[in-house]
Amino acid sequence: MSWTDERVELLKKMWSEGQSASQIAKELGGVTRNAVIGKVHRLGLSNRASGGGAAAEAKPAEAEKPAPRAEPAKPAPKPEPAKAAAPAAEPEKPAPVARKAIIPAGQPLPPQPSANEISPETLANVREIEKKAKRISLMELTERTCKWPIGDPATDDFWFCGLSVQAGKPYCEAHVSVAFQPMSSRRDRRR
DNA sequence: CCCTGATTCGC
DNA sequence: GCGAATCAGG
Repeated sequence: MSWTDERVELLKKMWSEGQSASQIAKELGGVTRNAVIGKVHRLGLSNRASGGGAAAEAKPAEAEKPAPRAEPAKPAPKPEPAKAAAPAAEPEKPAPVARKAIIPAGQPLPPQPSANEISPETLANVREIEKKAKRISLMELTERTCKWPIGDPATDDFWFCGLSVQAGKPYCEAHVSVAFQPMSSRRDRRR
């Protein structure tokens, strides 16, 4: 394959859209991401982001993503996989407003997002993910297993997600989404 | 391990 | 000009 006008144009377009070199290469076909990067440099349109390092991460826009999100009929069931048993040991909880996880003692409380400003969709999504979690133990954690804790650390009803993480993050995709909320939907704060 | 872009250098 | 190999980083 050679760099025809059309191919170069597509390259420019996708690159300016923030597509990664590998994505572009895949789209073009017949070239590797190295070829794409090489071409990008030769064309002199390298730096997509100004500021910090030149090799800075660049994930600005996810242009071509159908985003398979369409479940109108899914009010998010609550089977609650964790929490094996919490019978009559609890006095009462007359405030069903917010479901707050009460953890006995322990210092390192899990990142429990406290269902704060997480969108219902994301929350439901996490529920799904946690159903598929591998339930790995502490010892089974590796550099690329999701380290999101699930359950109560004070009981044996505790495990780690264990799904595959992505690119250096400590959690799987779903848990990253709840762990690193880009601080939004917080505008309802009229104080 | 997965991924990202950057650079080099023989072709 | 090209791009595989390599480098540097998340």
